[in-house]
Amino acid sequence: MKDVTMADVADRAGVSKSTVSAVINDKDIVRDDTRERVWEAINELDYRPSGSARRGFSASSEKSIGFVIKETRNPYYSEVLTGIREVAAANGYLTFVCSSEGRFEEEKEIVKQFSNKDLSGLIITPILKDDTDLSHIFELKRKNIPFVLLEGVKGLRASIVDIDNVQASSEAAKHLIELGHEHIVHFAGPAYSDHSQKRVEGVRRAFSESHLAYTPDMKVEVGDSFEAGYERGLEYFGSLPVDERPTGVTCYNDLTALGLMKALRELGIAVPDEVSVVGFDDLDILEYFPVALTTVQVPKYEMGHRATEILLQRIESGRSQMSEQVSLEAELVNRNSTAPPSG
Amino acid sequence: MKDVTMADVADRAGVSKSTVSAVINDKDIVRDDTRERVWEAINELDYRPSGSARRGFSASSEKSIGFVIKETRNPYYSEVLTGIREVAAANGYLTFVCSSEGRFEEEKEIVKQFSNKDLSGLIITPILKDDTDLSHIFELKRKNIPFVLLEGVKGLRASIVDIDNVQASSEAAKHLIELGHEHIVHFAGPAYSDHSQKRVEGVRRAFSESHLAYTPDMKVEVGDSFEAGYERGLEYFGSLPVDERPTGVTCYNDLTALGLMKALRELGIAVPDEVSVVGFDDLDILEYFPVALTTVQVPKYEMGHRATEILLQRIESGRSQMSEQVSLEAELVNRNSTAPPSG
DNA sequence: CGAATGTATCGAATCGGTTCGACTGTTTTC
DNA sequence: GAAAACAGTCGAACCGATTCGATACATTCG
Repeated sequence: MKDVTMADVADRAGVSKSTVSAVINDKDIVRDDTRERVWEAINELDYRPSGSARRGFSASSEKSIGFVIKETRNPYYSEVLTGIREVAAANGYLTFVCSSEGRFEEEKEIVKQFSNKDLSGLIITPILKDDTDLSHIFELKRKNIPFVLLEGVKGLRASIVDIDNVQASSEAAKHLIELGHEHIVHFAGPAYSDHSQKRVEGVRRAFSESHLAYTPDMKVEVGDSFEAGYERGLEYFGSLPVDERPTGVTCYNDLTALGLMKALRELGIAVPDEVSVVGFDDLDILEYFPVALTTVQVPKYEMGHRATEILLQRIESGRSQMSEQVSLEAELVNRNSTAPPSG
Repeated sequence: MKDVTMADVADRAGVSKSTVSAVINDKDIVRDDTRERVWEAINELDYRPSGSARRGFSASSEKSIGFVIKETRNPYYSEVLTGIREVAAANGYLTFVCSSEGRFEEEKEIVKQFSNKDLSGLIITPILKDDTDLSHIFELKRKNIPFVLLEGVKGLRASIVDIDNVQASSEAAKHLIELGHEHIVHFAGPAYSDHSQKRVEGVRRAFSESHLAYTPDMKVEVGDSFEAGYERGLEYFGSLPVDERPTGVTCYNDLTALGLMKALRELGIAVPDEVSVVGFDDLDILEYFPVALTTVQVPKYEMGHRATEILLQRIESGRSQMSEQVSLEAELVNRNSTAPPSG
């Protein structure tokens, strides 16, 4: 691409840049035949106005924020996004979304492009590995671009809106314990994820607080998708003698819980009669299902609201470096995928 | 916001713009104490580099496309998006998404902002009313910004990737007719939507080709959401004597079909024994459900692929004004929400 | 017919950064 | 101890558009 500029068009049409500019912006001060000539030149050269070179103007006056997510297919993000949009739109901001699909390099690239595109601020669901390189986040700090995270990052002072995952997950496990379950496992999320680690920790805490033994095989590595829940579910419950089966499972999230329930259905294991299942997130789509999933209700809309409020305040006050941590309440909703163990 | 500029920072720190620039871009040619001073000035003034003023550089070399959707919450878009992403990412492009939530004014604003942010091209699911003002689309043409539509627009020559909605919807209705159903209704989508109109037309065509009478009350105005399907379903089937109930329903999309199925469940009407239900889209989430929905399988990934291929070709060839219409195959998948009428 | 008015176009300044050659000191080298 | 190398900083040009006062020519009016 040779990057055609306005001057090239002007040359070609035998006019000045100002005239070309007038034509493109549809001002009615150009003579018809001149306009024609300019259009021809534009089309022949396939000229595209640079957009970012339009200074004093659009760039700074256009209000927009970016939302970086980890996965396109998980409705969780759509729901948080809905909350974000509500506040953003009410304040005249547009919300642009981009997903890293779990790839860290992509997250970096996204943040970089967002910050070059003159967005007013960013809300990020960060990918975290143990050795995470935070250069792109520091770049935001350097450029004073306000941002809010939806998951904590070790060693980074920043604004964070999240729930208390340990506490919430522990409640989920306690629910099963209180129902009388004695053999419980946890279908855990991706090992590197902060949320997943905390939810595992929550289960462990529930056990210890209830004076039950927690053994490593109570944690089953699964993942965060429906497919993962389904496949691991089939594998796990398919290979276990009936009397060794757990009677209760807490899952990393609703998607894995739904996958597990499908597996159980196919294996002819009844929920909740033979196995109780607890999810996490309380996705809106749960409402679509015949069997109502007991789950942890994460205040997704509210997370979106709060994150956006903080972000906008940061943007509009010009105090982009403040940092504020918000921890929202997540509580268990008891529906009918859980019951006391049979027999 | 007073819009602090680099010159302000330079002044405040008692250095030149070039030095400030060097500091911000982390060049290691600046003396430590100078760097300090500049940082102080930056923070005190809450200076944010303009981003769009960074010419020759980022703007033109960053590869990115935009995707404008109508609704955040419909998984349909996530699936098309997945297709788009696959092709885009393979070619080094990032995909930014923004939803108009069905509001036309917002669609215009989105397109405008996208075109000011120097994206290489756009894929748009346009909102269409009868009197639609296409000025934002023409603006794209004027600026030679390549775009592809995922729904036809009357009176606009442009690249379009879509399925044959009339044909596909007619197949859905014929499926019920062939099973022997004689009393069929169509749960229709939003009246102004092009897709909805075509799907109604498809049902009408199926009837006439099967020599059945089509009467206006076979079309029930419903909408495009799960909630709409649920509420209208409750209302419609709740108020009808058993012998006047239709035995088959084709729905505008899967979401309304799922809503309807929930309503039927609550009314104690069995699917497919008492009522057959056909959806449209074949969302991936259908797989999560115990009852497999018979539906029209829209090649969502492929639509994303094709649209993106066309877009990228347009972008990279510099022939931004070509137009190409692609109509993909959508076929019925027969699962178990449909059966011959009982009795 | 000369002055006033109007129309179409141009040229130059501008926007907020980046880049790069030039200009000081300071340190190294022989 | 003078020449060469090196650091650190500056100033000016530049990127690709927009804006606006200046200009040139045509038309209208008194």
